[in-house]
Amino acid sequence: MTASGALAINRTNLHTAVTTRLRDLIVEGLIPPGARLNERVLCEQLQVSRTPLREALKVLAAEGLAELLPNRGAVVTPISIAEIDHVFEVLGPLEGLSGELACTRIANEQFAEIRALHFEMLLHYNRADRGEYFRCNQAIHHGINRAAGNPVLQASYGALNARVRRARYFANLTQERWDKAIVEHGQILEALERRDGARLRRILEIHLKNKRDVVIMAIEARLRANDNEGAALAFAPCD
Amino acid sequence: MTASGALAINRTNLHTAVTTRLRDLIVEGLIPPGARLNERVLCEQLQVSRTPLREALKVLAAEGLAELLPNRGAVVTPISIAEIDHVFEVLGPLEGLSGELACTRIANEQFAEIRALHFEMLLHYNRADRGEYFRCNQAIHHGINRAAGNPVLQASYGALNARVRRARYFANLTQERWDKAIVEHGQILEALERRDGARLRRILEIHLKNKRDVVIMAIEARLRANDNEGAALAFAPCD
DNA sequence: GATTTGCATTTTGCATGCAATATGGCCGCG
DNA sequence: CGCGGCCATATTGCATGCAAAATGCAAATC
Repeated sequence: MTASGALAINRTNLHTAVTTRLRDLIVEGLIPPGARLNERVLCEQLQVSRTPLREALKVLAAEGLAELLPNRGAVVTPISIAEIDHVFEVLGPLEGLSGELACTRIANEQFAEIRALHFEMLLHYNRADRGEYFRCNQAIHHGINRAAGNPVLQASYGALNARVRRARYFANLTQERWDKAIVEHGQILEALERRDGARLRRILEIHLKNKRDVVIMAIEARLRANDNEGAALAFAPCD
Repeated sequence: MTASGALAINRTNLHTAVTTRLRDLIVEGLIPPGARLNERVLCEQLQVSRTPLREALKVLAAEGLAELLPNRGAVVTPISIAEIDHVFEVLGPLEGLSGELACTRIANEQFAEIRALHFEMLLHYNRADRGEYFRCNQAIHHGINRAAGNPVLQASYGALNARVRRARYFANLTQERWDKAIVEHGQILEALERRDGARLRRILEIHLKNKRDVVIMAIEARLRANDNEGAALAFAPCD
């Protein structure tokens, strides 16, 4: 047995670290959609040489977070309504599958963790702490996904989710929508507790559909603002 | 309009070409599951330097076709029942979604293409030409997928499909299963012609489930054979 | 005899240099 | 004044060199 025990130190490769770091920067919106990814500049900022950086860029391109323009460098994939819509369309069945499988495979211990996250989320909701709310929210969905016990599903879902998470950083949740999301999350927890896979699937798909509508509307609003002010930035009007 | 018309010459990057070539070699089984991907050897065979090769390996790893062992090189992802099962589990809803969307979005012209492929496939079936049959089969599924008009779906489906296609090269289709597959394909064409999305979804999901069973059984048989002969090769018994 | 330690070889990881390509501004020309 | 070609610069694409890590083998130790 190779015993990948708890005490093993994990020195990670530089290219892996760079990929992770860049992915975070893009997903969190710190490098905005459409921004150029100049190799020299990034090398200086991340204090690495071009080789691991270039390897990271190739991976991010494969994940759909960056686009490689031959001989002209890379850019963060611009956000467009069409692209986000397409991602949500695929995300739907994956989220549904995730819920259905979780109901058949989740361990009591895992459920307890998700329940704890749920009530922590309620706390942040009552305090109107959006940042912490989002964190718990993501953690819950991630937990359900993990409980589905399918690493391929987890990876696929995670990659697609990263692509839309970028867009959420300017989707300003209305109070009305927030209230509704909380109700939906109550139903999610209830269905999961009963291990009612069919029901959890339905709720999750509706929940995602609502999230989609909010995000799409936010992007539309942003696009209109860009049009009016001419302060075009990082947004692809179509395609 | 940037007119990515038919006349544009596409000089592709070396790393892109290498990625494509290696991916094909792995998917077609010419580099078998579990095989080591030695950089120096591959460089000589493909006549490229290590830089583009390494970039390709990173991408293939992100796609799940290769595994990177830190400081110990890369191997073609071994085939295991668990992994294939997981991939099929995710592929199901994607295939279903693909059919449903295709029914709402397919153009008559695209349908005609798929119908032509269908009858060409019947021809190869009658001649018992497995190779050509598989080619048409893949082309039909790819066509439906394309007709769904969602590039994100197409990419996700394509990546997962590549992972299981490797396993099909030793799944020896029985005549019985082949006959049944042909019947199912008739139903697929019929549902698509009627633009009956719900029905096409159901048929495609059943079709995929049957395919899964064949592939899993083939892998099990292969694993048993390996166990008996001790001629262990490229297969992970579990995990 | 089994296990471990040390060394030589192989292989990966990363940095850098050079050639090829794109970009932007300038000048000449119409 | 507008337009197209040309050169300087910046940037990417690829090849290669060097250091670090892993592997295999042999010798030494218990």
